[in-house]
Amino acid sequence: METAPTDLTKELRAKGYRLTPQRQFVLQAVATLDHATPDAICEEVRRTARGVNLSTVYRTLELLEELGLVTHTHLGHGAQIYHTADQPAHVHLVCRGCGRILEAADSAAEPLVERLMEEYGFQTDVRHLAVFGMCAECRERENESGE
Amino acid sequence: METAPTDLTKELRAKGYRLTPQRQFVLQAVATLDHATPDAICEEVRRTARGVNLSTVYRTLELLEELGLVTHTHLGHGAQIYHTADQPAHVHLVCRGCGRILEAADSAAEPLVERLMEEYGFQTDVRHLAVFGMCAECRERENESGE
DNA sequence: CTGTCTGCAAATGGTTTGCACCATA
DNA sequence: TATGGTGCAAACCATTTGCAGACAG
Repeated sequence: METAPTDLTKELRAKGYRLTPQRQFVLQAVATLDHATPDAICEEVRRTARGVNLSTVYRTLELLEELGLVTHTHLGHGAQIYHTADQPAHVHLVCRGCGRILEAADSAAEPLVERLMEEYGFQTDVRHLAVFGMCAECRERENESGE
Repeated sequence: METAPTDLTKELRAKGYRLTPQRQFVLQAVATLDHATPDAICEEVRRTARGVNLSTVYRTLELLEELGLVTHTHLGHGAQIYHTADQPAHVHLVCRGCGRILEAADSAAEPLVERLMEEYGFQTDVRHLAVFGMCAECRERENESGE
């Protein structure tokens, strides 16, 4: 609802871009899926509407990011995922055991963010933060079976 | 000096692997360069010795990581960098302005690590942590010129 | 000698680009 | 109708893999 079509239209017009069905569908797919890779977004759009090209998805995501309507995060190897910009910021936890992606409140990163700013003058982009490690379930499983 | 050849030899023998010049060179290049991509490591080895194949570098890095002699970090898009495992753990700060990689003491991440463990049971791998944002210099430059 | 490693070249997977056609404004 | 946008196919880049020959043990 925050990203109503009107929003998209306005943002686009403001910069001289055009409103196209593909752009609406991609934005909608990002919102629906959350944490989606460009590929997944492409498939989602194809289920809903009847077709978009992967390269259009890439180009559109780049555009939407420029407009500030979506953000992306890099998750190791070849995975970048997209979210709509209107959800609360959060940190991504990537489990190297099961590969799942968990979300943590961005408040967990606050002390880190502050420290980096104070000590290094570095301004952290929390939305882009991916933390690698092992989730609770996987650690449990490992303790049982393995050593 | 911590990763003396003897070390490598022992680790390898212990698991039935062989000691080859390539493996020695790659490990040495990782130590020399620090923060190096597989490609850079390959070039470094080529300067020193007279040739290794990129695929051998990849295979060797994987092996060295299995042996616990090196670790790697993913740095957005297509960049993974390697360090020797014997240096103090640190957090990588990637500046989206100048692209440089800064290092922060891993203590900066301690509160985050603790929070994630307490609240989510998630065990963080600090060595693998990359934080994206804007470094002090780039922020300054941006303030001067742009708005 | 035997089985592991390496080099090479081809395959792969994700992402980008050039170009002709299409559709929004 | 004039551009900007899209689809398609080819180009790219980093990484992986299959295979035959090379070398450590």
